[in-house]
Amino acid sequence: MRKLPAKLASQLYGAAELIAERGLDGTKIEDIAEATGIPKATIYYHLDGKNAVLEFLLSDLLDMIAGAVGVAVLSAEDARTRLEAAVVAQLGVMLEHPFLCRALVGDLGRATRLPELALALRAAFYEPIEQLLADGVADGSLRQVPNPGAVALSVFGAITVAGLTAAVEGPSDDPSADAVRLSASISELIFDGLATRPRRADDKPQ
Amino acid sequence: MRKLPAKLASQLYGAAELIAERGLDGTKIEDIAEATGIPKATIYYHLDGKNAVLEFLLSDLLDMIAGAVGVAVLSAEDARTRLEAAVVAQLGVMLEHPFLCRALVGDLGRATRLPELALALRAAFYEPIEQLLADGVADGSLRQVPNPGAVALSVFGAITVAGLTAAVEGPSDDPSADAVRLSASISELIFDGLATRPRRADDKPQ
DNA sequence: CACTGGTTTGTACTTCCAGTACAACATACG
DNA sequence: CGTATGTTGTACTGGAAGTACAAACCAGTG
Repeated sequence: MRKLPAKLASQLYGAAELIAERGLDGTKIEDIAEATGIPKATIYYHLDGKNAVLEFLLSDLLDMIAGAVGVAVLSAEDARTRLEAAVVAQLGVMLEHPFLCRALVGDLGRATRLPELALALRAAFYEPIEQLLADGVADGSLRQVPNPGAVALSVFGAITVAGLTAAVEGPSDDPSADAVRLSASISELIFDGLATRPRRADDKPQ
Repeated sequence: MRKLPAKLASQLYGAAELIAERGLDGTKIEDIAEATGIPKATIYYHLDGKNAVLEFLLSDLLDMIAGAVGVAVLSAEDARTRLEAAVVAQLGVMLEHPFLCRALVGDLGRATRLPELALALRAAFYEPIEQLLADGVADGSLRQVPNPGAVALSVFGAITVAGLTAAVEGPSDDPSADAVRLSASISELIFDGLATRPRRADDKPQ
């Protein structure tokens, strides 16, 4: 698959809302052509069909997330702090691109069946978390758990579902503020849990 | 939509694996007809098309989950204990029906776009958790959090993603044992969090 | 038994849409 | 200029969803 010119790429984003709204099935290639201004024949010249349109849009989203999280993870802090930063980063990107998130949720099945996307999904969402959890055990900032894989998956689920839902529900005026707010709640859950217990003074995350 | 006779219903389950494998798009009505032994004309006599097949299968799964969780939630224990029971119940049903879970994940988008299913999804997965979190604050077994909605959503995500992944990855020989194991990990995360901190003796859940 | 109303099913048909073919045109670059 | 590479309109093909319908089938019920 050729990599398509920047101009077309930017036009293609015009299809995101459409696909988010109706799903890829409910969206005719002709609709996409009309919405983006790219004629059908041109779309087919560059892309191998409908799936490729989705694949292009989503891999872009996933790259953005993987990138932002990658940066957040690089700092010299302990793993716990970096995990918090990663959560904010991930949610930030998601809330900034609600349509792409909706499209992702809506066509998750297709996405996971497109091999490249499935990998990108893992790389963007799951792997950084898994890594940070392991780092945290190593540097003492996170607790050792009996079944790290399952826990990493749950943490991944907690973050991602909250983020996707927030993105799906309503595009907001100030995505990054929302991301910070939301990630505070999630971090609190992930780090401190919900059980009632006396908390020490230095325990407070923010 | 008429409610279809028991015999046909049971035959329809023969389509679950097919749909799980290829997604609804990748499955022709004729394939479903062949796999279930129900001729196409008969399918159309009872159901309003492809979507209705998925809708039937999934609403059945969701009813099972909602039922099992509903029972778990009814006990006289405190909310925290009931939440733990609900997690086991939910995971138990999910791991017992891996094909339906795969179908659910694969066609999540379609599912959320089918109004009845979207409701059933909420009722099965999210609402019980939301309720238990509120109960827990009331009876003192769970901590009060600033943003209960977001936390409920994250908890829901943690449980559901872990469960779906486990169900999708591999049908197991002993689903209920797996469910117990998995739910122990998840409960530990949800209740105690991952932060390192000295834990008091009476803190230990099991 | 015969009549009646709902099921069941085969077959043929219509419709819609993804994807293809191709020719005409544009643009760029040597 | 000429060759290569992109752009686009138009017409076509193929496949699958869903429909139409008639023939058969199976209760019950009088």
